[in-house]
Amino acid sequence: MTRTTEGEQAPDDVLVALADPIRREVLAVLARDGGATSTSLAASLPVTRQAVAKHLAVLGRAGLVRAHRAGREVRYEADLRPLRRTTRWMDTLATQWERRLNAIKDLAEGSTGP
Amino acid sequence: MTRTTEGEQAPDDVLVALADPIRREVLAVLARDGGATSTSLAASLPVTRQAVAKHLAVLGRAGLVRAHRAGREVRYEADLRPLRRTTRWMDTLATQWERRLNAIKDLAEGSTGP
DNA sequence: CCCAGGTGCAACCAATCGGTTGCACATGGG
DNA sequence: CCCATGTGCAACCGATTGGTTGCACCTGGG
Repeated sequence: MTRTTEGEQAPDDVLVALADPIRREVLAVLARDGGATSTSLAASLPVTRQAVAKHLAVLGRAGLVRAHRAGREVRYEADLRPLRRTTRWMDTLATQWERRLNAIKDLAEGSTGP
Repeated sequence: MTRTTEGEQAPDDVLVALADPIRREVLAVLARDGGATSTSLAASLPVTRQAVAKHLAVLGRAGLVRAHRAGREVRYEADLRPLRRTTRWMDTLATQWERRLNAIKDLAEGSTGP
């Protein structure tokens, strides 16, 4: 069945993925080097390979990372489209909310009168 | 002095705050109504007032919400500036990373030759 | 005044998270 | 071939999170 047809898709997974500094660092490395394996990532991060693997799973669920086998390695690379989608979604929301707040403020000023 | 590295700080608290759907809903209500109390928020949310209070604390740590007493009530209102800051930060990052990835891809194409 | 409505704090609980260790399994290059 | 290297899975652990209940404490309006 089709979920989240409520008009706004939940960028929930992306926000959750970005809420962790290690995950952001992983993304940064993947973007910097154009890809990496869980082992090589663990070498440049203060955690074990298994921890990195879990973070990659979270990033994968958010669609921010894709994996493909290369020989006996598994190479991960960043996919920034969900990130762009999320920034657009947040920006739209911020604009709507700001508009709403300004409208309320204007109303308040009008009702008290000069 | 003016630091050029100011744009580099990670808006960790904002991302953590936004990673929870209830917290986003709280922000939405505050923006829609221009403010609310923890009690009134709890009335329109599927959690208790105390849970709302904790969420408001998280939002407060992120600077997304400000509180001020009004009589015996405590009214909370949204401050969207940290949100705007975060979207700009994310967008800048996305651009940098995309540029980097494109550069790498171009290099790869160049090396294989047309 | 005095009590109802609103807040604040603390204890407690289950679930999740981030991390680790340990081990089994695959695989490809010397 | 065969072993070093890389990956996958599972159990376990402490800390954090999101939520609750319970109670004490203000405060202002009838």
